[in-house]
Amino acid sequence: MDKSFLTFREYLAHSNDFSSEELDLILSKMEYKRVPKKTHLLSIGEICDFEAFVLKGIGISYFIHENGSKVILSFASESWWLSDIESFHRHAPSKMCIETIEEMELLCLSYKDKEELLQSIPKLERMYRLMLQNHLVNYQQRLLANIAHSGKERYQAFIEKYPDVMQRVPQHLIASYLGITAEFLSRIRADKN
Amino acid sequence: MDKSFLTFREYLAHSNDFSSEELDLILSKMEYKRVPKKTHLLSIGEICDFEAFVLKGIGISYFIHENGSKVILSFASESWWLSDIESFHRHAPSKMCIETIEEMELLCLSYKDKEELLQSIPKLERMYRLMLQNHLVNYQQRLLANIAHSGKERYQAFIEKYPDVMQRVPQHLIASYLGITAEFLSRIRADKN
DNA sequence: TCAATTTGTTGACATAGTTCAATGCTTTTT
DNA sequence: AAAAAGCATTGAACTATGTCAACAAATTGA
Repeated sequence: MDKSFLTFREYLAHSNDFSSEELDLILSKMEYKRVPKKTHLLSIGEICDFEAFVLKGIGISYFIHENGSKVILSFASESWWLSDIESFHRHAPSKMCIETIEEMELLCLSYKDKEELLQSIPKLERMYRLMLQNHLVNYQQRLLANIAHSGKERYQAFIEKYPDVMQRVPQHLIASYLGITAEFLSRIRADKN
Repeated sequence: MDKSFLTFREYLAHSNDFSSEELDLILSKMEYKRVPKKTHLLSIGEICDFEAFVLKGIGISYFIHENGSKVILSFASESWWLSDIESFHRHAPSKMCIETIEEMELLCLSYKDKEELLQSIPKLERMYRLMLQNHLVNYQQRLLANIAHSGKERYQAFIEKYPDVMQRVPQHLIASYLGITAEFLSRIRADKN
């Protein structure tokens, strides 16, 4: 657990210059949680009151399609964040679900604590802004790929970019993330070359 | 032009509580520009040095597909922002193009001026963070729609959400934004019900 | 350890959306 | 006012991807 916290310290230190006291303050607000696999962290209609930094394990956020199938919005493994940004910030009922795939270890920040942190460490606001920017660029690129590239191309790019995720989650969830059916992904993989 | 600046003041005042002096300072850094229609504001490979608030007119940002066609990333009309976030913030060569469709009036902020503003008005950092959050949620929803809804459904949602854009830009650009071909959009529209 | 559930594969067929080419209609340019 | 350029529509053939159903393999759980 000490080692895990270190991970998060490194993450914070990476592109920011927080003082040692600031880092302590931030860490003091993050609640450590161990969650078994296949556990719902957020259901549709609930208000999301956490931004969770992933120390260990892997989880997903997804929407439910009219026909009942899942549409994966994102995977989150080590050093990623897991939350419903919309619900968290607007205190609005969530339109998505979040659940664990493997057992996870998380550092969770509540809305109230986050606001307090932002008050006391203005620099943190900047860090979040930069984080959001990167996040946004990712969505732009993913949208672009969905419009301009074939299922096969998206799949190939995915295994390039997230080889570990590929190993750790069932294929049909990856198909959903890519915007294709599980059957079609299976055929893509069966394809020679 | 006075009236236009008023628009931007209202925009800033809308969800933030800047003092009159702060508003003046912000406005003093925004450079007013009038740009004719069909003008390139940013080409691939250039570094984007503006975040432009749209006072008047409409513009687009787009990628060029391998096959040479445009893939529209976004439309920006009155009260929207026009920029390449990635290039602007990372000082990296842009992968997209930005151009005007109608004549536009813009308030442009350079990277240097933006940084200075953020230094002197820390509250502004928060405003940008909130803006990015909304922006991000939009991309999430658009991605979701592209994965889970048909071309026809996406088109119908589009005219609901942006009726004015529909009037002001050529159909084939809207098709591109929606991720379908111009021909197919034409057929969707021809379809009774 | 056996049954139950979840996951992945494959076949046959269906369809949403694309491509290409032709045509007429606007808008812009000269 | 004519010519040129850009835009929208339509038909016919084509293709990437989806659907449904059956089955096999792997994982989980009691």
